[in-house]
Amino acid sequence: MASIIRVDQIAACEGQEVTVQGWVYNRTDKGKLVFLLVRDGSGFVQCVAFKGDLDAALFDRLVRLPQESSVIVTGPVRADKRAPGVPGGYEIGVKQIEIVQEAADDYPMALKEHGVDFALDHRHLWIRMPSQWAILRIRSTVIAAIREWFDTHGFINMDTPILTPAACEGTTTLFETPYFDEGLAYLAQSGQLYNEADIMAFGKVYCFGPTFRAEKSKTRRHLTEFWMVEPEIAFCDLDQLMEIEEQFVTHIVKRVLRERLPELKSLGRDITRLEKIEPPFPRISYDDAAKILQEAYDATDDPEKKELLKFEWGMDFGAPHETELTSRFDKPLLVYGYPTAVKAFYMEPWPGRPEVCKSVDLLAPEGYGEIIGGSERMSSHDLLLQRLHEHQLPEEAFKWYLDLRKYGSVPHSGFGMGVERTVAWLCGIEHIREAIAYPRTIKRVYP
RNA sequence: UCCUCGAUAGCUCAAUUCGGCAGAGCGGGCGGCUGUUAACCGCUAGGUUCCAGGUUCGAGUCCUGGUCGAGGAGCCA
Repeated sequence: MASIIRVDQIAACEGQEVTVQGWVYNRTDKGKLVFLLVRDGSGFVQCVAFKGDLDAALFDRLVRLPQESSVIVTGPVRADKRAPGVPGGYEIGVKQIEIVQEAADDYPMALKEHGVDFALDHRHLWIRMPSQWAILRIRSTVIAAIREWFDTHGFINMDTPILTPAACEGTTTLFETPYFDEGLAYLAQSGQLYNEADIMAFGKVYCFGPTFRAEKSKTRRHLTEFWMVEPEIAFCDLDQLMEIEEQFVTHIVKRVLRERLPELKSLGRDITRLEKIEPPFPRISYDDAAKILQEAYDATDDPEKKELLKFEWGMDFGAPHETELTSRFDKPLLVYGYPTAVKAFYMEPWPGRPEVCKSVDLLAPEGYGEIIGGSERMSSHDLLLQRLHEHQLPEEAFKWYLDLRKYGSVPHSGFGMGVERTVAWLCGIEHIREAIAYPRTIKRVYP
């Protein structure tokens, strides 16, 4: 009796007779030979059936077996350089094959290029294709690495609520839902404010879950539902926060390189770009970033580029600005000290410069832009109250938040990292909708 | 909300600057081949050219209005 194996273990099974359970990804028939590329979730392996080895009727069924038919294949594993697959280089000679189900012959995802809309309409099938399969396996490792780093650095995982009473940051649009007799509840856009309460109980915490933004953003960097990890640390200032960010991001990159190299390569990712990610990351102030952008503006003669790079102190960076800044470095770039006016109400002012706050964004290389936004939080009760008023936020709703500054307030900091943007950067893909299994965008809630 | 671009076979796309017979590849069906790499070769079926008007002898192509989509701005991770 051959033992059932997973394709990712196939190298260890050379010479043995094994059984693989999976789906026919591709079929090539060549007279008396049929090549079945079978995927089993862990990899792709070529299975070779020879007419002389099998019952004539069965061989005849294999010749016309539709793509995605489910099969159980048994036979010896041979090393063969010609064999395609992931990991590849090994094939199974078919001695026995059970056709669990012969798929319908109208499988929509033919092995070819597909348009975005069609592919997304068939996302439930698209994830079977090697590129999407690789991306989602990398995503899983990114998530594991995130949890691993926090769990081994003294952080407590705190799940913050998804149904919330009001805007956490008061600015962006929220999804709303009726909530019994309490009026409206809103889907969370951040767990940060709760985390600020949590650290006063646990010191270091992180929350990790889905986040919802009802903004009508239509770009390759936006989803309406995305996953965000948000650590928060008591007794931590902006400098310490930046150190944590670079250690944390480096850990994720290293683990993905260690465990998902075949997937990265199958995506055509330039691995050398990721191998350069090591602390320390370059750090520049917003003031210096503004100067760099001014120089870049002056240096170009291209009117189109000039228009894109147009910038003056006080503005937030747009995508072209982020690309210009990060193009000067091999590593993620930390930009700190943004104007208070473009950031959230809760950020600690820069000492002696109230127009600037102790915020930091981490911009990924290669034009991927902001993947982390963080700051040192305001610790003064009275200043926070003043800010709430300035932003016209209802004091009553933030009473509990103000309490945190009454009973043992300490300097503290935290950040939020977008999982899909991080995955998109690591995978080198164009659009973050491929970095989540079932993307939600302004125009899509199906499937 | 604004700007730009797009919609032709199940899918990806062609269809002469400047209107003149609706095409190919993939996928499907039938046949061939013992080493294919999205195999290849032969045959075959497959169309409300997004919708509604208009101009014209004639519209996939030009005009008007609409629908749907894309990615950029704003906002953000």
